[in-house]
Amino acid sequence: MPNIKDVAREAGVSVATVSRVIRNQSSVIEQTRNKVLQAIDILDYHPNAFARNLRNQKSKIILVIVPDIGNTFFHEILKGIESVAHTNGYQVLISDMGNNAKSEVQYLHALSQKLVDGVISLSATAARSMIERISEKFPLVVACQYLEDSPVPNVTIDNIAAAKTIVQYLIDKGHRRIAHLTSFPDMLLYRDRMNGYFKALAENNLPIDLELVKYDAPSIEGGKRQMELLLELKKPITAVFAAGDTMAIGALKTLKAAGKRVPEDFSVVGFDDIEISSIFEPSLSTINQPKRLMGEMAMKKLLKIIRGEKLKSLQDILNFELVVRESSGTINEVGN
Amino acid sequence: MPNIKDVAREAGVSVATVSRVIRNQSSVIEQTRNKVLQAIDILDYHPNAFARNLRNQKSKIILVIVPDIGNTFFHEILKGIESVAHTNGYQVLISDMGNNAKSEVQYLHALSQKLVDGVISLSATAARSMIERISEKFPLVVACQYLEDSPVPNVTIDNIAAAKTIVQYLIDKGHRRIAHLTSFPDMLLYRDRMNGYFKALAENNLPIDLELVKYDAPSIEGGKRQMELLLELKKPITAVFAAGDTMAIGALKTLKAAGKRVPEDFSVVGFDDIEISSIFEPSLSTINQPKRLMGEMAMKKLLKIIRGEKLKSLQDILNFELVVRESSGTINEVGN
DNA sequence: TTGTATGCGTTATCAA
DNA sequence: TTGATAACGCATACAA
Repeated sequence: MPNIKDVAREAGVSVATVSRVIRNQSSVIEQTRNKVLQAIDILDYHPNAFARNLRNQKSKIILVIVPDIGNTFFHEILKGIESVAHTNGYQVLISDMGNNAKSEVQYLHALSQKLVDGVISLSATAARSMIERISEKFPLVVACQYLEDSPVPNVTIDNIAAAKTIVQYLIDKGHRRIAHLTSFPDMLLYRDRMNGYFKALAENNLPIDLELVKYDAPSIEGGKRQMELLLELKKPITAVFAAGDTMAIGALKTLKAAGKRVPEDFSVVGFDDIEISSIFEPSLSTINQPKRLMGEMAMKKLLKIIRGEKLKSLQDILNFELVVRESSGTINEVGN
Repeated sequence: MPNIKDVAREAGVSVATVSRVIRNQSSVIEQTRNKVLQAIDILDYHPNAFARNLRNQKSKIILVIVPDIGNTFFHEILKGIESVAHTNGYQVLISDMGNNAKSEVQYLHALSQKLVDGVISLSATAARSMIERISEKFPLVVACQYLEDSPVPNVTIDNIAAAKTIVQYLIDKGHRRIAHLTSFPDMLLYRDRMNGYFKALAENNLPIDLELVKYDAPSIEGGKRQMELLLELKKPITAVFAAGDTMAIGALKTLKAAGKRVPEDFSVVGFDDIEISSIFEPSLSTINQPKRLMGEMAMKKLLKIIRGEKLKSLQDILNFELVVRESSGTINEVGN
């Protein structure tokens, strides 16, 4: 590979001049510039990014850590991040941790090794102390995952309020026995959503029945399995609030297979509004997170940190939206 | 940020020794090593990756260019790539070109700038000449996209044979008027699948009717739209072969909305076997591409190139599989 | 407007 | 087993 020296020799100028031409600085006379350009062309020269970054101490690359690239929930967020990044001259690289906490730590290290200028983590499963320690020294933003009393900049929605909203909606539709499908209790996100569920029940003087709360993997299979159990309850339920759309779809599948009519006999609502929720039939009522905006906000926050600007707020709480589709409705007295 | 010099000073040794400890080379006596380790700990030192890469002229990072990260088709492929990469000490970074050819070129440049040790492109929309030129000098593998008579290493399936297989399956089920939903005719992939469709018809002495071939965006909406048109045909059809699963799902949606029974009145088959195809109801019959294997093979090929080993073959053609689900079946004489 | 010389942080070669 | 020092390729302060 030719380097800047080779080009300088070929063009009969100094390396400094070549460098100026590469970064098209103005202080090079047309004629000299052409000579250099020609030499670059002849040698098929490409600046070495490593050397450049070493010199500049920055890469203009930001890294996004995604818990699982197979989860469509993250796609829109990525689009938001990419759009802001690109208009600001940054490249976005994505790393898939495959739901493996160890690899998050590894990638976080890329930051401290200065391979990238900043990181947006769509996860927060690494040890909290580590995240906070890294955040002290390097540009890091956490999105989607709310962090309690943490000094790490993050952008999220209010999961408690959102869950409360959608459960209240079910209650307004006449449902009284509402089950809750949830997942990993060690993730704050699920605890928050469950809290919202409890709050809505409490505010309407409905009993909290822990038999109606089911835990499983946040997948279609998990939703299917738990819905099957719920159907066996002696005292039947009329609605299910799943803490994630995939679980909700699983529940719908079980109901369809069992011959239940949705929403006439049964209402199902989810959370996140991922792509499949509007495609599946019946389409799913759910809470829409402003995914694209979330990505944009996170990237903007990161840019500010990189540039050393002062953050107005450490934490941005965005608005969610209740999306009513086909999978939920007024309870059918006859059907029960 | 502390550097290796600071550590050396703190530990009272030379930078060379520190470097040896970092890379845990054996030729450092226990006692010295401990001193260094302690210094590293005290200063919270992290080696600078830029400098390291500059020195080594390699990053142990490979880049995967994905046409659209929102397309679930690519997820399994990514998993395959990641698994092989990780077991060989490589990190995988993903870049989303958002179906934008220009950005592919940009990312390809990351290669020639030596930011990464190799690239796997799941696309091939950049100018062919450029891809071939880069491939001459840098480790590059193209997957999913078959390249005709090209010297660029790639791994793919035989799209013509696969399309022929699934259309033959429809014919075997009694279908005679089979429509074809396809997309961008400038993409070889779609041309190949259409060729397979034509071949199957020809081999069974069925007429080729270009009125039955519809072009649209490779999306659910595109499939919906064209299916609506197909339903208006004077001489009705009984089956549709879509060149992609998303279009097939769109077709299914239109049919359901129109009150057609699938598969009693109508058969729909797709191509790719993406995640939603088995989730949607009715589940979709389709051609399964060995996505994970494809990713693994591509990464293995890339590794060989990086290591300067000789490739046994430039092109790997993998086996596809016909997956029969609920959306297709024997033609119902009564229904028509 | 151009050139010279130094440093970015690391690794590798050679000598001690 | 350890240390001194020369690269790696580029950008920039300073001089011309």
